Amino acid sequence: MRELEMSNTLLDWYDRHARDLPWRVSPSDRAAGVCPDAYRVWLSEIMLQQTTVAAVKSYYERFTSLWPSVTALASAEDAQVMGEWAGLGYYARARNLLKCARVVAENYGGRFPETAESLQKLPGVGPYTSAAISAIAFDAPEVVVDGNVERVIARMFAIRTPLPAAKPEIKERAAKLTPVTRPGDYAQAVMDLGATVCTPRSPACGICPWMTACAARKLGIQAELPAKTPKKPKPTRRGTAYVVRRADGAWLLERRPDKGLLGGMLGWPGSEWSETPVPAPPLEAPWQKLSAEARHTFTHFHLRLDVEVAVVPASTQPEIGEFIPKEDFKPTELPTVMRKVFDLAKEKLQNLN
DNA sequence: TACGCGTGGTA
DNA sequence: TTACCAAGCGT
Repeated sequence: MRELEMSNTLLDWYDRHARDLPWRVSPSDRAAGVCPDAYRVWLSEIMLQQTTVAAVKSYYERFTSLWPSVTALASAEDAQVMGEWAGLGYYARARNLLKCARVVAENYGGRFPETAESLQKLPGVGPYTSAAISAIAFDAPEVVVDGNVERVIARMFAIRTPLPAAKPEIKERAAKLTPVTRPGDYAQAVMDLGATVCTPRSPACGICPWMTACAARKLGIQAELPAKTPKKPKPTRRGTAYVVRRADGAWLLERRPDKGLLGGMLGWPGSEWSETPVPAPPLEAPWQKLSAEARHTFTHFHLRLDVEVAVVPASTQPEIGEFIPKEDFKPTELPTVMRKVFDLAKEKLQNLN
C-alpha cells in the first residue's frame, strides 16, 4: 500500500470509529470547520502524558470547569492547582502546567503559539506534546509520535530494534505516512488505533484497517513488538510517616519541596525513605505505632511505610510543618501514597471530629 | 543516554 | 502478589 492510500484508509476508519472524548472535536464537526480550543488540547495532552484516558477524564472536567481559559488558570493559586492534581501522579506536570499557563498569559497575550517549534519552548511541552498541539489544535502537518504510534509503526514495518534505540527509525517511517490533509484527525486516528486495536497485548488484527499492510502480522510477530530494553528491578525502601492530630482536630501536614518526588505536594512529616531509615518524629508525643503498614509502588521503587499516630494538646506549636484546621483539610488533596497513610491512621484519630 | 518521576488497571 | 503497562518531560 502507498503512503497516501494508507493514511486515507486510516482516516476512513477514524470517521467511523473515533472515540468520543471530552477534549476531542469529532471528525464530522471538524469537517464542518470547528476547531478545538488550544487551551483544552494542551491541558488534555499534559494530563495524558503516561496516563490513561480513564484516569484523566474526571480531572479534565474538573480543571476546565474551575479554569475555563489559560488566563484563568494562570491566575490560580499554586496550592489549589496542586490539590486538584493530587492523585493523577507525575506532579512536575502540575508545576509546569502553572508555569506554562503564566508564560502564555503574560508573554503571548493568552494565545498559544501555533508552531511545534514555539510550543516546545514552553515548560512541560516536549517533542510529542508540541507536535500534538500543533496538529490537533491548528491542523499543522506535524509528525506526532507517542507510545501508541511507536507500537503501531514498529509492527507495521516489523522493526525489531528495541526501544528507545528504534525511535529515529520509527519517526522516519511515521513522517512518510503523515498526510498534508487532515493532519489533526490523522494524528488522533493513529493514537486511537494503537489504543483500541493495535494494543500492547493481544492486538485485534482481525479488525485492523491496516491489517493487509502490516509486516509484523505477515511474520506472526505482532505481539512481540515493539521490543524494549529490559527494565531494572525495583528496590524496596522503608520509612515512617507520622500522623499528628491536635486536640482541636487540626492535622499536622508538611508541604514538600518543589523538586524531587511528590514535589510541591502536601504530605505527612516522616523519616527519609531508604533501605535503613532513621526515625524522625516531628515532635515529642505519645506515639502509637499502627500494626499495618502503608504499601505503595512508585516508578522506580517499592515503599513500605510504618505509620505512627499521636494526639497532642491544642496549644502545641509545630517545629516541622503546619497544623491545618480540620475544616480546611481535604484528603483528596494528598498524593495517593499519603492518602493511604491517612486511611490507615484515621480510625485511631477520628474521635476528634 | 539514562534515569527520576505516580498511579491504577490488567493478566 | 507481582510485573507490566499508559497520549513523556526534564536533567
